[in-house]
Amino acid sequence: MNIYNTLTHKIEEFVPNVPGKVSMYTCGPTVYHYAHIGNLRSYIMEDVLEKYLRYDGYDVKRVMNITDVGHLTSDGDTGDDKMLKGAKREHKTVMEIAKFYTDAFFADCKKLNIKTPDVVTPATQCIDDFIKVISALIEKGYAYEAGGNIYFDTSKLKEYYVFHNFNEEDLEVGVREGVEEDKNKKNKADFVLWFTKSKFDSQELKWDSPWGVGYPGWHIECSCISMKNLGEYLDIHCGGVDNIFPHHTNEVAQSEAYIGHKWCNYWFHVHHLNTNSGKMSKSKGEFLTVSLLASKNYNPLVYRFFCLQSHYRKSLVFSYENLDNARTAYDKLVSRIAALLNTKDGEVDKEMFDKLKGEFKAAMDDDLNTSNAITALYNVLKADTTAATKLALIEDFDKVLSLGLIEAATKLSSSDAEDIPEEILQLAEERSKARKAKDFALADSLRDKISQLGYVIEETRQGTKISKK
RNA sequence: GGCGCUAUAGCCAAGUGGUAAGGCAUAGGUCUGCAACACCUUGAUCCCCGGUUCAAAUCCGGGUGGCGCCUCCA
Repeated sequence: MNIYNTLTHKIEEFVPNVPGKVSMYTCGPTVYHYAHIGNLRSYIMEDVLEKYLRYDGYDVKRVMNITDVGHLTSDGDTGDDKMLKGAKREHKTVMEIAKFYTDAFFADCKKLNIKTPDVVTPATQCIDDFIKVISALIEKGYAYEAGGNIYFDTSKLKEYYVFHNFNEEDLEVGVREGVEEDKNKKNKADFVLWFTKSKFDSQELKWDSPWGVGYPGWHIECSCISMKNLGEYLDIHCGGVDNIFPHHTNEVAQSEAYIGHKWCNYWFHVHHLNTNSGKMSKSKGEFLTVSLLASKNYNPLVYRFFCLQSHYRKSLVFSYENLDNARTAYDKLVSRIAALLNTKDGEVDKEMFDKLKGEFKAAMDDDLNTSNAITALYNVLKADTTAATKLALIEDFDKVLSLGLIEAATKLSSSDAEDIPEEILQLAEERSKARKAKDFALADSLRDKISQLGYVIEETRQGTKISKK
C-alpha cells in the first residue's frame, strides 16, 4: 500500500523492516479527562490503518502508552501538570484519576469499534526503563543536569527539527500565552527528561533515581515504551498532527541518540477535527464526548462513519448538521443491507466478489482513502449480483471499516416482536383491521396513538413493522 | 514573523493532464390508502489572475481566503 509519510512529506510505498510484519506505535491519551470526539478521530483512523494492514495480510504488533505522569503544559519546568490539575479538580488522587479516565477512554473506544492495541502500558509502570535510557543519554553526552533537572541537549544533534524546515531564529518563543522560558536550558529547544526540583512540591508520584527523587518528562515515555516492546526498528508511529512538534520531534531526538541509528521509517499523522471556530480542544469551546453524542441519540458508529467519509489528512469540520447528514446516510445504508438479509438469494459469485473487493483495496491502498472505500461499499449495493455476494463483500469490508453494518442490519431486519408490549401489538392489530376495512382515519389515529407510546409503525415491503423509537 | 496543510454543487467529498465519482439534502416520477422504505430522474464558468500545453480542477508563477504548528492538545 501507499501511505503519506510526514518525515519525507511524500506518499510512499509501505515496506516494513521485516517482510510480512509491522511494528506500530501509537501515542495514547493523557488520562486527566475524558477524550473528546476530536481526540477519538485519531484513534479511529489509526484503528482503520491497523485493521487494513491486518486485512492486507500483515502480522501487526501495535503498542500504546497511557500518559499518567509527567505531562506538563510546557516543556520546561514551568507549566502546570495535567494529571495534578485533574486530581485537584475532582478531589481525588492522581492514581484514581488515571484509573478512571483510562477506563473511560477504552469504554469510548469500544463504542466506536476501536480495537485495543496488543500492548497498552501506563508510563508509571516503566520508570526503570526511563532511568536506564536517560542514564545512557547522559553517558553519551546527549543530556545534562541543570537546576536539579536532566535536560536533553538538542545542540548535540546534526538535525533536530526532522519534520520541519524550521530556522530556530525564526521561531517565536512563547507564542502561546502562559509559556515562559525555562532558564535552566542551554538551548531554546532543550527539553526535560527527568525532574527532581520541580516547582510541583505537591507531586504525588515520585521515584528514586540516580539524580534524586523525582519524575519523568513527557517525551521519554513514548520512546522507551516503544523500544521496550517493539525494539530498535519501528515501522509506523502514529499520532495527531499537533504532536509532530515538539513531542514526536523530541522522541526522534532521544531515541536515535540512544540507539545510534534511524528509528522509525513511517510517521502517520491524523489531522484535526475542527468546529466552525477552529480546532476542538479541551481547553476551549464545547467539549464533545462520545457519551454526550449518545445522550443526543447519535449512535457512536455514526460518528465513525462521519470520520471515514473524509480523509485522515484533511481537517474535518464538525457540526450537528454534518453529523445528521452522516446519520441519515448510515441509517439508509443499514436499511439497504437489512433488505439484503431478507432476500438472501443465490451463492457468492467469486468473480464479482474479487472485482468489487479490488475496488475497495485500491481505495485503501491509496493512502487510506476511506472516502473512496465507502464509495466502493455503495458500489457493492448497486452491483448486479446476488445478495449473497453483496453480503459477503460487506462483511469483508467491515473487517476494516468496523461500522457494525451486518449487526445493525440484522437487528433491524429481525422483527423484534417479542420485545414489543402486548398493548402495542393489539393496537397494531386493530390498525391492520381498520386498514383492511379501508377505515384510514381510524388506522391513522391508531398509528398516532402507538407513536405516543413510543413506537413507530411502518409498512415495509416485507409487511408491517413495529419498532421502538 | 517563520513553517506546513488546504480551497471542487446547499452540505460532506473523490478525482493530480483527456473534458467533473459517490453520499446527504432538494425537486419530479414509479410503487403505496397516506406516510416511510426502495428504485428512476434532477444540479458545478472546480477561489482569483497570468503562464505552459492540441488539451489544465489537475502542472508552473503570482494573489486571496480558511486551518494548523512555532514547547497544552489527538
